[in-house]
Amino acid sequence: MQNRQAITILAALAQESRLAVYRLLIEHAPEGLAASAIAEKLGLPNATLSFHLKELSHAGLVSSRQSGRFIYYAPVIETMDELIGYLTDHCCSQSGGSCTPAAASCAPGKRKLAARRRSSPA
Amino acid sequence: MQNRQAITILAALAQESRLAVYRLLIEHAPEGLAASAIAEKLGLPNATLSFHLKELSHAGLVSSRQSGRFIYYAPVIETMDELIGYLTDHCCSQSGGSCTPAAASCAPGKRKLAARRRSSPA
DNA sequence: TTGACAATTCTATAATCATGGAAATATAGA
DNA sequence: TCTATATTTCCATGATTATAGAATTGTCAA
Repeated sequence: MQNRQAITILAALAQESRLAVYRLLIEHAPEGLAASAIAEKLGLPNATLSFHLKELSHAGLVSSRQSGRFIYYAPVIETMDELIGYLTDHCCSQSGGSCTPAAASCAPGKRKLAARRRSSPA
Repeated sequence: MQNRQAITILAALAQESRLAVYRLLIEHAPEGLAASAIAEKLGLPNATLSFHLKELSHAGLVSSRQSGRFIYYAPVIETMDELIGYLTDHCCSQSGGSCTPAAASCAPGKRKLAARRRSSPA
């Protein structure tokens, strides 16, 4: 994953309403929720929600599909997984490679390998 | 980890200069780097760097210690680890619990356990 | 068609964030 | 002390982001 993409994803999540939307969608994965249902559950005006959904879509964190008059939004797990991979690859000392015990449970070695496999070579 | 704290950390990382600072410090963990060295390596004006370092400090992503006339900044790995824990706890469907194979290498079960142990009960 | 509903886009406004020069503060050495 | 250097704070400016009402677009059912 590129730096710029990571920043886009981080920025998309770094906002109260958007994080709430994303977490709500995770609770309703994989079908997702209609925009109106999200707006009601979170008490957000339609225009405001639409703005945030666009941000999340742009970051690749959610996908949408039309069903009748409704548009369903669902989380894109792969994007979150890639973000976690990016962060994991940078959460440990590059030289020493010593992680905290908690971080160690994240299998940094395998993670790095998986991340490399996923990212296209520059 | 609380929502608000996660947002603070995500926002701290969701900025080009700050992410560059953090990644640079990770490369120089655990000793860290003096502010002047960071400024030089990244080509940032002192005032700008100071602003971003304050943001990173406030988010708990970096710590500082004085040594002579220099102030050394170092990454706080635990904070990144907690962020990854928070994200991991929300990257999988709560109901189905099915992750992508790539995410599975992140040992979600152990992660969730570790995160619960770390976070104080509401 | 028409009407009802879902969702987005338009638009203006307010709020927050980033930038960097200049001044202030802190530390160390002579 | 005085001077040089390291870093931060102050401040003004510009840029980006968030908010939400109103208008618009899109979908369906009768």
